[in-house]
Amino acid sequence: MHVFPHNACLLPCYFYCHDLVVYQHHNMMVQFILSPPLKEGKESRGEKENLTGLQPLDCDLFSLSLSLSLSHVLLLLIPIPSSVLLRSLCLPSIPFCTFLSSQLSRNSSPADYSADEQEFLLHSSRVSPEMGRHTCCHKQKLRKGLWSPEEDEKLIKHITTYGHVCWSSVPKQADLQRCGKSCRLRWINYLRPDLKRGAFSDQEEDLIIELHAVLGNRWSQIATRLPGRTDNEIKNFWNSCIKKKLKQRGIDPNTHKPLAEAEAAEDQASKSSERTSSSCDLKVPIAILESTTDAVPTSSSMPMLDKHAVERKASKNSATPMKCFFLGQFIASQDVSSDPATIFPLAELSFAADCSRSHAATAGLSVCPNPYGRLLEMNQDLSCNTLSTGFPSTPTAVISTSMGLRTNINLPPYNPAHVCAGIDGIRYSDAVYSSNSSQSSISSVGGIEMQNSSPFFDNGFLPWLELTPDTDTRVQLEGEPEDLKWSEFLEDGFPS
DNA sequence: AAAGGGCTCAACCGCATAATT
DNA sequence: TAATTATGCGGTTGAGCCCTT
Repeated sequence: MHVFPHNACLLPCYFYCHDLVVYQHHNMMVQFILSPPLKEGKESRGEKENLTGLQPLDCDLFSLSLSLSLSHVLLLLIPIPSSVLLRSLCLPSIPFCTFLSSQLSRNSSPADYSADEQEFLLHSSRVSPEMGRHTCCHKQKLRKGLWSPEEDEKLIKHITTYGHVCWSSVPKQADLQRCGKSCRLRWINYLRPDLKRGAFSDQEEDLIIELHAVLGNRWSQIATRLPGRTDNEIKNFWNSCIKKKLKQRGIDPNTHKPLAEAEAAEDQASKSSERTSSSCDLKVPIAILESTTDAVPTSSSMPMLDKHAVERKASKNSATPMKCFFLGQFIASQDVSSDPATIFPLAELSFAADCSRSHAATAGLSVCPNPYGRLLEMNQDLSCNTLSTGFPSTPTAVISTSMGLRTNINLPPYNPAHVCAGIDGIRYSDAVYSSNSSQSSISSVGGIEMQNSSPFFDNGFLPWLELTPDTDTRVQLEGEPEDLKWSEFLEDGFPS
């Protein structure tokens, strides 16, 4: 095992970065965590001078050992295989990344370091005099436009070697005349190794349409459900292809309603806004507006319209589909007599869980009328392997068992407030209920597929799944949804 | 073959939000 | 608490390609 140079020491280093220093040396990642921040001064400098002769402990792969616990400095040594890079270790956002290059060069032979490492150390050690301030985004003569193969190569080499702890420092370290933002974009949209190349499949297309109906133009959210695809790619695909196709099918791509109805609704909206603006002193009673919007005919053949009817009821000026959706959900939750499954074509969301578990296998699937019917078949075609990687934005553990169960578990576990709340919560909870089907079936919910051929869930492995979501939802929804940020809905669901 | 228009897609821009001081 | 900076996201742009005339 390669170890950190034995005689490396920490003095006399000036830690402009107050809390964390990271360095990767061959197969060793070393974190220096300063706690509390060292302050410059005679005393602290003197203390630092005592921090010599640090030596790494031998420890197992991925185990994390505390080799020293001095008054101010903790040294963590994490041996990692050479193939594992910093970026793979899910490091938290680090405000600053540097290492004690001067000390390394003083205490170990420069020959110990490759040219790349020396370069990295050189750049890393250039500490801005302002704490935590980065200089890379200052207006410089930065290149714009298409990336050259040389630039790509530099960026790939840098990222695969050192990871991207801080994008703003990447250009400098990689010797690129680009801003960090540009580097990030280039990596995410083009250079990332896990990107899927080539045309979108029909399945992907349908999934995008379905997700767009729920999420609207939240491309990054949609992209998380399509492994290997970027938000930019999906956005371009939507604007260039799908929009056109939907229009050809007579569906308004913005509202996902039939074009005729979308136009009618638009006319109605413009008329009512005219009325409102022309008589701004006259406050139109909400009830009247509601009855007006409710008068718009809905089609039983297009249950999506029912959803929008609810949306209109909830919000006359629907800002976003997502907002409408939740408001609609809120309204529906207040009305115990309504059957939510008939309100939302995406019945799999939340209220499918309201169905008895004996029906859960079909709730959200065959029971759910879907204007994009092909999706149902599609979901059955998608592999679990693919989907299990589709939620990088949330802490997700993938459990794979020999029993054929493979599912996503949203972490942290058991928070009743998260059940049936927000898109993710809804999806997961429903997926689970579907999985409780008495049949050994494939359930597909909002792009999630679970192959359940085991009694895994029945054994209480995921206890939070036993909640009765309809009740919980109702309780939680009695708050003020409008006071919440929609991103919070998406991420955390309804607060308790 | 050349011109023009449409399409695709990589990249940029501006804004919102989070993090930090 | 305000100011500053980084990051992420969605809208937009524009270069290059392709197809049609």
